[in-house]
Amino acid sequence: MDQRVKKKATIYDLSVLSGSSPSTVSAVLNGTWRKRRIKESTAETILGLAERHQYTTNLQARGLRRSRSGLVGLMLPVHDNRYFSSMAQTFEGHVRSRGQCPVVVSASRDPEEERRTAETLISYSIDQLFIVGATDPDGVHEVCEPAGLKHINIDLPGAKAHSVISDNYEGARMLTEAIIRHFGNDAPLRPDELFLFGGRNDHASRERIAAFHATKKALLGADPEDGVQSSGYSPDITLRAFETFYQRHGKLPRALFINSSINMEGLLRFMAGRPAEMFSELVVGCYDYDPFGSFLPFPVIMVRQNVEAMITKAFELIDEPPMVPQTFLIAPELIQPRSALKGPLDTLKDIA
Amino acid sequence: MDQRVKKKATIYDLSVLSGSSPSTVSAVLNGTWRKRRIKESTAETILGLAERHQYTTNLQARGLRRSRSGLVGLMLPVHDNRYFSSMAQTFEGHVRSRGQCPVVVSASRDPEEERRTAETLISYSIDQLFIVGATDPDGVHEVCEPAGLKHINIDLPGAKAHSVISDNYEGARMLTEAIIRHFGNDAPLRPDELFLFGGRNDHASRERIAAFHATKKALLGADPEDGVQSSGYSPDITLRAFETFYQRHGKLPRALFINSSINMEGLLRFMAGRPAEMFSELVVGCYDYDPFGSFLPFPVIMVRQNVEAMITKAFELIDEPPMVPQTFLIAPELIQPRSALKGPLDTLKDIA
DNA sequence: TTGAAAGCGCTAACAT
DNA sequence: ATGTTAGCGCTTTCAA
Repeated sequence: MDQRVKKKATIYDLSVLSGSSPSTVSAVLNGTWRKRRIKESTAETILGLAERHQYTTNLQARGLRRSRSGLVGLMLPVHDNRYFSSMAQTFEGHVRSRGQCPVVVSASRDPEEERRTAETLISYSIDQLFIVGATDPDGVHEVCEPAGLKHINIDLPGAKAHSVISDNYEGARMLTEAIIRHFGNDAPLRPDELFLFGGRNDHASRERIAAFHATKKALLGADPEDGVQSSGYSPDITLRAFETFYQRHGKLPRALFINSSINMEGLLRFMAGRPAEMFSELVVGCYDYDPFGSFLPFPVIMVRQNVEAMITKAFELIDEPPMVPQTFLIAPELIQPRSALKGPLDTLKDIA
Repeated sequence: MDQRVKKKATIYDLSVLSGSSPSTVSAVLNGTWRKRRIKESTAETILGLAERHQYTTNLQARGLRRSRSGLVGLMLPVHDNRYFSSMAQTFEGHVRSRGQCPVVVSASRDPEEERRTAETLISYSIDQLFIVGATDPDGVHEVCEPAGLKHINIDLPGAKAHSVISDNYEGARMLTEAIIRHFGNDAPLRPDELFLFGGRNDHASRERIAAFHATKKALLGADPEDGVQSSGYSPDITLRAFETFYQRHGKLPRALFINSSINMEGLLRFMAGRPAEMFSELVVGCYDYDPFGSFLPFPVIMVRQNVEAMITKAFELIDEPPMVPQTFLIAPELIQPRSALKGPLDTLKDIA
């Protein structure tokens, strides 16, 4: 491509061209010139020159001087997931509307990586950090805190910073109940026919599992000990859990509580290559919402977490944090089978 | 939280503590000290002090001085989409392994926003920019070029910078053929029973539509003019297109070519609340891959674009760009119904 | 083997 | 109503 890269104009260039000082140019350019009582005509001249020379602020220089960057960070476990990517989408909208620049990165659910990532972002002097689904939120806190970086946990709570999470217990209770009720009275579900797959030793999973147990006991009067198959947040481990189950029992349960769309993909992998009829009696509850998942050939009841509300609350909290770390619960929503809901994309204009 | 934010240590602090000059400290800290012939012992002292005082480089200062930041940008149309978010996932891996910091932002398929976003990133002195699915790639080029920012188009090509895109014509040809062949010889598809929904006036859509027409003509011997319903990249516009079609014809086509998973969501919205039987005869080809979409109650043939190959090629090209702007085609893959493929997440370790 | 010093582009306190 | 100046923290010649 082209060789001659015209060096970018600086306030000094404009200062020379306009005959005013760098500080005047600076004030004009960043809008503080009214209160510096700079003549309208001076301002206009400078603005005109800036325009003509395509001046743009060097944000690294400004950031160095101000010791903040205008960047706002969002740290996700992974990008490739509808729940988290809709967080990113929603987050971006909020940050943009505040005139700042969103920066989205992922940290692979790895505590080390989470801390390293936070450190890197701090080195760029980001202004705020939103920590989503961190494996070790308090570890991240330990690096944010001494740097004076405002931060907040979302989706998985920490003990040392404010947290906004969805009401996992209530969501799982609704979901478990919905699964059980789905069977009605002709062929009511037996306690040993409902299993939970997925989950891990994190706050969300523990809450969901607790609600699952409690609701089973309340509605079915019993709850066999082996009703839960942890398989992390990995499709393949979940696949193996299903295979193991199938080998042992010769069939799948009639009803499944699946801990997330990622585990749900494990079920899909199990389905692949097996006859569709094998799943015709199945009823699934999935703690996550995916429009495609909602239309599978068997009933899939889903829980949708309220991403918009979580992000909104998180911004409120990060702006005026209460004195003592608190965790806020956001109510999720139960979604009946065959529902196609709107998402963050629907607010974007689109020209066909 | 805590009030006393210990100011971060700088090379000057270490310089005082170690009794050597800032430049020595700098050299030690960024690893160039061997070739500056600095005594091993000096280096060790400094490294030790850095450790003890939790020194971390101020990347804005370094960036200002070097006039580049170590940030590598990825500009997506939207986050909330499996295709694009898997790009982000793959991209991050590549950038991280090069010791740089990935920054993912979206620009809503809005040419203005695309340019503004590029400008902002340039103001932060990012080192490279990967432009995915831009509505106006050449507009973005016009802002990158004078700033001397290396950039490359992915998914949608531009005329002025190198581009890596998937082979949309061949993908759409395979997909159209697969849809038609799906019907076999007992109830062969008539040309007026196969419609394309979605798409827009961009390079990818044009190629796919061209292949769709050509393949219909080749295999079915005819191709009615009205076989294509453009509906952009919007679920709701696609929904309306289906409703209009349904009102006019009293039924859906037997076979659909759907231009992307976003348009596919329009079909889901149409399905919601309508009886499942209405879709029992349907055969769908979707130009995008989604594991859940693959298991819908009717056959869904999908095309998966090779994200890993595209990103890899893009990095190759941005590192050693050929003299003249070129477009590289990456072959996509035809996915049979009921397939659950692995994705970028599968390479992450996960502890259950 | 190391230090001094200039300067990246900007902001803000202090002059005038 | 505007100019001067001193940095922000780092890299990098050039000297020693």
